[in-house]
This record gives sequence, structure tokens and C-alpha cells, in this order.
Amino acid sequence: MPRVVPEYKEQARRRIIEAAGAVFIERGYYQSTMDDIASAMEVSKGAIYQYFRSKEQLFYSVIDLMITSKKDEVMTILTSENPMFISTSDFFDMKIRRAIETRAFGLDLLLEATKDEHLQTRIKELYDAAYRDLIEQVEKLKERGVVREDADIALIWRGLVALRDGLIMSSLLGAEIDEAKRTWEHLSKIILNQVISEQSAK
Amino acid sequence: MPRVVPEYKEQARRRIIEAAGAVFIERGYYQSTMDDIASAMEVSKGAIYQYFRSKEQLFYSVIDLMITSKKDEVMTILTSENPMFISTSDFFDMKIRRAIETRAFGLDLLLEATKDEHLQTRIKELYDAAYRDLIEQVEKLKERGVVREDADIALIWRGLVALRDGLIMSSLLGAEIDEAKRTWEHLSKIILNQVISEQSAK
Amino acid sequence: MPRVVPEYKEQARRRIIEAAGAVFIERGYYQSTMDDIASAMEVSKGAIYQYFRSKEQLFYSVIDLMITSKKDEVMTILTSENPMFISTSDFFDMKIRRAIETRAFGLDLLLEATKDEHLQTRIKELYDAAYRDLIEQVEKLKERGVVREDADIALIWRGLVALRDGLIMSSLLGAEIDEAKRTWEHLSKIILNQVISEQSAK
Amino acid sequence: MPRVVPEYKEQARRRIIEAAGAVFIERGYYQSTMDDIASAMEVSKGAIYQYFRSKEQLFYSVIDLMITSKKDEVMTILTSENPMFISTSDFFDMKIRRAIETRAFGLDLLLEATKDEHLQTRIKELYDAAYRDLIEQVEKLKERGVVREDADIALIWRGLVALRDGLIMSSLLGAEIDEAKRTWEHLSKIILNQVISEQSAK
DNA sequence: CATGAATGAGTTTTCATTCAT
DNA sequence: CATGAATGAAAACTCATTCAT
Repeated sequence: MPRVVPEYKEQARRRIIEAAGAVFIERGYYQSTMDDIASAMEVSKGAIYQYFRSKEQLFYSVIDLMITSKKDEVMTILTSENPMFISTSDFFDMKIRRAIETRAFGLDLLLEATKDEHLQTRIKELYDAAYRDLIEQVEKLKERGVVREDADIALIWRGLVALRDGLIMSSLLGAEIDEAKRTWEHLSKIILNQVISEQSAK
Repeated sequence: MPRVVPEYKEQARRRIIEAAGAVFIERGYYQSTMDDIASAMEVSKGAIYQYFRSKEQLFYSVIDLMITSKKDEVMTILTSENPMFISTSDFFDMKIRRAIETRAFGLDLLLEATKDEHLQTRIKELYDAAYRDLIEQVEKLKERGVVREDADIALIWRGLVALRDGLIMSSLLGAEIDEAKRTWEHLSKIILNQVISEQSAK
Repeated sequence: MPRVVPEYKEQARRRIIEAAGAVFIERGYYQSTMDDIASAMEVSKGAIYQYFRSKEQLFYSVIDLMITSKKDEVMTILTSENPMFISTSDFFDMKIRRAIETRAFGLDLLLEATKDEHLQTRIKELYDAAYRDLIEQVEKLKERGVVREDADIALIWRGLVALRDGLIMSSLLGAEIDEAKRTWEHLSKIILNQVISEQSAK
Repeated sequence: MPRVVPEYKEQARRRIIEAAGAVFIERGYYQSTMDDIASAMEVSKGAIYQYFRSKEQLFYSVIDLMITSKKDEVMTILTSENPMFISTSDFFDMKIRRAIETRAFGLDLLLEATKDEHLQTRIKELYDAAYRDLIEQVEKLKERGVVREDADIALIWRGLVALRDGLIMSSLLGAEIDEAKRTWEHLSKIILNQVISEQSAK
């Protein structure tokens, strides 16, 4: 009778993906060796190959997890009670500043991933799924009267995500974080004002 | 061009940087071998090493050229006769769509570069220089009455650049370019309206 | 030897150093490729790099071992029961002829090493250590009455070592070994007579 | 009519050999690039190939010149009026200390050369020629009564040359030059006393 | 199953030699 | 003839992957 229950395997897989993700984000995919990943989680190189056929397959799993997490994060924001919270100082510090300071956004990994045809497809799938979820959420917000009936939420959402990612990138490239913050607070407010119903905005 | 004239070396350097840049952008830095670069310009590997001490040094030069070009591009936009042109369909097609379709933006290279301390410094320098130039231009625009006296142009500029970069990235990650276009046209207009004087906007 | 025991790595290192030393001595440092060394011990190049960061580091270890062995050898001679043994035909055949015929002296490696600042220091250290050991031994010899109280042993020792090395070199450069032998037997005796007490010399 | 007279070619050859010799002695054969040699004499790489088929051929010529010079040097010593001059402080400073301090002895080059079969033969030839010259000189010294009739001059000469080379080597390996000097003064005197006739020695 | 030593294909880099100018 | 840019063969080194223990 096997001592190793299926759940254990799943657990182990997950732990490897997370450790690998951390290493990939810190050093980049090509700079990370299997040794780096193995020693980051105090396991042997060989063990990793028990769960993943290759470094590339491991990368696929890491990207998968990353995109899923990002989607969850975006949804959390959208379903928060008050959308205007997005343009606050608190939101910036929690969601954006942290991403910059820990360099933990993995933008480079995602871009890297788009060079791989298989991953490109996978990313698109996840992207579309996120989009469908968004639309669903928005219907609920409209029903609750938080969002104006005529608002083009998808557009606004894309704009905010793009603004966020662009500001993160500029900070990574050397711009002052505080300038990014001012930009975010100011512009996200202008943008949100387009969609929030009068009663919610006050 | 004859090999003996003094400009020859300068030209050769430049040609290598451009060829390398193209290869790096297409395959990424780590995926590009010196052989790739050499055969992309029908020259031997050894020739490249007469101009660049190492692949890394060549990368430095590529990044330098990229950033300088980007800065020039941004300045061109800013000094255009009518700032509102930025939010047009034409602007998007010329400046943004092209970057996405040719993947020629090199965002991943820039992000890669920020992992190198030396390049980080160099990028920051160029970034700051671009910023100083911007402020200078804006004063002229204010004098000409194109821009409102009280406008925080630096903030607006940062926002637009971030929005552009974020939209490019989302497209690279699989979003529809036309969605990015709609987002750009709509939001860039809202943002620009903050700073354009009434007489210019009409 | 099983690969899992702790001593294995130490053993493996040692085996590589010895194999590399043999190859270096035969072909010289620059003429020896890592492939040469690897195939000399029927192992892959990569294996060597698990134990040594670079060819240079491997060279350092080889030099270290060589100098230590040389020191041991010199000490053995010095502590032998009868110092006059040094000037015999047997001594020459065992210690000097063999070095010439196998070219196994590594004089060129040592000279090569002196061009490297790091190795220069290391060699000096080992040289000084050998000298200190010598003085210690000599005190014992004096106590035992083998060596005259007023003898300048350090000087004699240096002279003998220099004579030996010089003769080896001349043989490598083409002189007849038998001439070197006659020279050694004759001159080492004259030199030793300066220090051996009368009773020991007979 | 050719402007370039044969003497010019010979001159140029000689200049290249000397420059190459200096570079080889300073960095060693394998560490010296053709570029090093060319720029050391402000001439183009291509020019060197006008006079020497290859780096190896150039090395052959350098070694040839070195051995001839060494032979001349040795003969000078032997034919000096008073052989006992050899064991003086002045002799050491002029002939040995200088060799050590400028590292200009080229021992490593000579040893390197012995690994090449062609050079080995050439060196042996030159060595034998030097030996024949020596014997010739010695006959004259004996006739002049400077040297004892029964002295084995060849042996003494070999011993002194070996002692000198051995001391140079030990100094290169880190021994104090002053210790080498004391050793030389002391032991060369003992050795010379074996051959100098009573009247000359006083 | 886990380990980590060994493998070897793939890259970067060097430099003697050639040859167009 | 002289020059020095270009060549390409040869080396050093890396690291994903395998497999004996």
C-alpha cells in the first residue's frame, strides 16, 4: 500500500511551482538554474524531475499559477464595495508599490512567456476567462447601482490595468515611485469618474 | 564603404548594434547567440568581438540606443503642433499598433536590463534627461498658450506613457489590439482634456 | 568507491589534481586543454568543473600539491640518517635522473606560476614554511653531532637545491644526463664536506 | 630598381625578433599575442608575417638568438683574466641579480622550447657548440697556467652554470635575492678553488 | 523514491592567420 | 609592401538532464 497519497504529490508539485516562481521572478527564467530552484527549497534537482518533465514544463506551470493569481487579484478589486477605493493612496501602497519594491510582478516572465507559442495560447485563454468574469461582475455592479448603466466598464478596466502596469514598468526603469503614485491617484480618479454613478462617487 | 576610412569603424559598430538589437528583440537576450547576430548581418562571430568586448557590452550598447530612440520619439510627440493628435486613431496606428505588431518595443529587453546594476544606472540617467527635456518643452507650450498655465504636464505625460506601455503589454499578452485602440482613444482624450487650454482643444 | 560517501568528493578532487598535474607537466599549462585532462582520467569535462571553478583554479591546486610534495621530498633527504648519501650515485639516480627522464619536475609550471600574483604569494608562503622546517631539522642534526655546530646549513641546503635544479634544467635543455651525474656527485660532495662533522663523514 | 636593400630586410627581421623576445620573456610564449608583439614595435601584424611564416617560426628565431647570446655571455666569463672574479659580489650583481630582477632570463621560454622537437635539436646543437668552445678556451687557460693541469673544467663549468640557474630559479620562486647572493659567493669560491692553480688563487 | 555526480551539447570567447584595400 | 578588418577553428565554460547508488 503506497504511503504517498495523491494529495502529497499535489502538495509537492505546488511547493515546487511556488519556489520556482520566486526564483524566476528574482533572476529571470534564463538566469535561474535548476540548482537555484532546487536549493531554494532544499530539495534535490532530481526530485524536481519527478514532478516536471523539464525546466520548460515547470515554467509553464509557474506562468499558469501567476496568471490565475493575477486574475484573482483583479477580481478582488472589482468586487470591492467601493470602486473609488482604487484611486486612494492606500490602494497604491498595497497593490502597486509592493509590486515595484519586491519586483514581484513578473512582467518580464509574462513577456518572456509570450515568445513561446504554447504559452501564448494559454495566456490568451486565461486572459479571456478573466474578461468574461469581469463582465459578469460588472452586471452585478450595475444592478446594485454602483456603476452607471451606460458605462463601458471593460474599457475602463483595461485602461486602469494598463495604467497600473505602465506605471510599474516606469518605476522599474528608474522613475520615482512617488511620482508614479501621484500619477495613479490623479488619473485613476479621472477615469473612474466616467463610470461611477453619482450616488456612489460621493 | 572602404575599410580604411576612419568612419568605417563607427559605421560598423552602429550596424552591429542595430542588427543585435533586432535579434535581441525577436528572440530575447538569452535566446540570441552570437552566431545568430553574426549571421543576421552575414559576418563572422569574431568580427563582432572586434567592436564589443562581450555579449554583455553589446547588450549595453543596444539598450543605450533603444532608450535614446525612445526618448527622441517621445519628444517628437510632445513637440507636435497639436497635442490632441495623440488621442487620434492615426496616432495609435502609427505609434502603438506598429510597436505591438513588430514586437519591436523591446519592453522585455528593458526589463531585463533593469536586473543589471550598471544598466539600471544608465537607464535612470537617460530617463532623467528625458524628463528635463520634457519640462523645457512644456514651458514653450505654455508660452504658446497651447497648454493651460496650471497644468501638471509631467504627471499627464507620465500617465500617457504608462498607459501606452501598459496597453502594449496587454496586447503582447493576448488582448485584442482593437480593444487597446478603443481604450487609448477614449482615455487619452479624457486625460489630455485636463491640460489643453480651451482654445486649443476645439 | 561509491559516490555517496563523504570522502568521495575529496578523493575525486585529489584524482583530478593528480591527473591534471600529469597532463600539465607533459604538455605545459597552455597546451593542455580541459578535454585533455578529462580524457586522461576518462571523465567528462563537465565533471572537472564540479570540483574546480576554472582551469586556473585547477592549476592553483596542482601547483599547491607540487610544492607540498617537493617540500616533503626535500625534508626526507635532510632527515635521512646519513647526509653524505646525497652525493651518491644512488641518490642521483633515484631523485634526479628520474625527474629528468619523466620530465616530471614541473619546473616550467612553477616558473609559469610565478607570473601569477596570487600564486607568487602562495609559493613564497610554502617556500618560507619549508625553510622554517629546515632550520628545525638542522638543530636536531646538530644535537646529534651529525652536523658541525658552526655550519651554515641554510646556505648549504640552498646551494644543493639550486645545483640540483640547475642540473635538471641543463639536462632538459640537452646536456647529457651522465655529465650532470658526474657534476652532482663531485660538487655535492665538496659542498657537503663543509658541514658534516668529521666523525659522520667517514 | 628595388629601394629595399637586403640589409634592410635583415635589419627588420632582427628588430622583430628582439621585440618578440622582449614580449615573450615578459608574458611567456602563449600569453603573448601577435597583436602584443606588433604593437610593442609599432608595426602592423601583417608586417610580421612578411618576415616569419608563423608565430612558431618567430619563436624559433627568438630562441636561437637567446641561446647564442647566452653562449656569448658564458664565454665572456670564462675568458676573463681572473676566474675568481666569478665569485665576487660584483659578478653576482651584474650577471645574476639583473637576470632575476628583470625576469629577463627566459628560463621558461627555454623550457617551453624543449617541448618542441625541432627546437630541442636546435638547442642541443647550440649547447654542444658552446661546450666545444669551452674546451678550447680551457686549453688556453691551462697553457697560461691559470688553471691546474688536472682540473676537470667542463665539470666545474657545468656546476657553476647549474648553480647560477638554480639560484635564479629559486629567487624567481620567492627566495630572497640576498640569500642567493650569499650562497653564490660562498659556494662558487669553494668550487673554483678546485681548479684554480695556487698562484692564480692568491 | 531521493540524491547529486556525471554527462555532453551548446555558448561564449580568443587569436593566429589571411587578404581586400 | 603595409595595414588591420575579417575569419574560423579551437578552447573554456555552463547547465539541463540522466542515472547509478
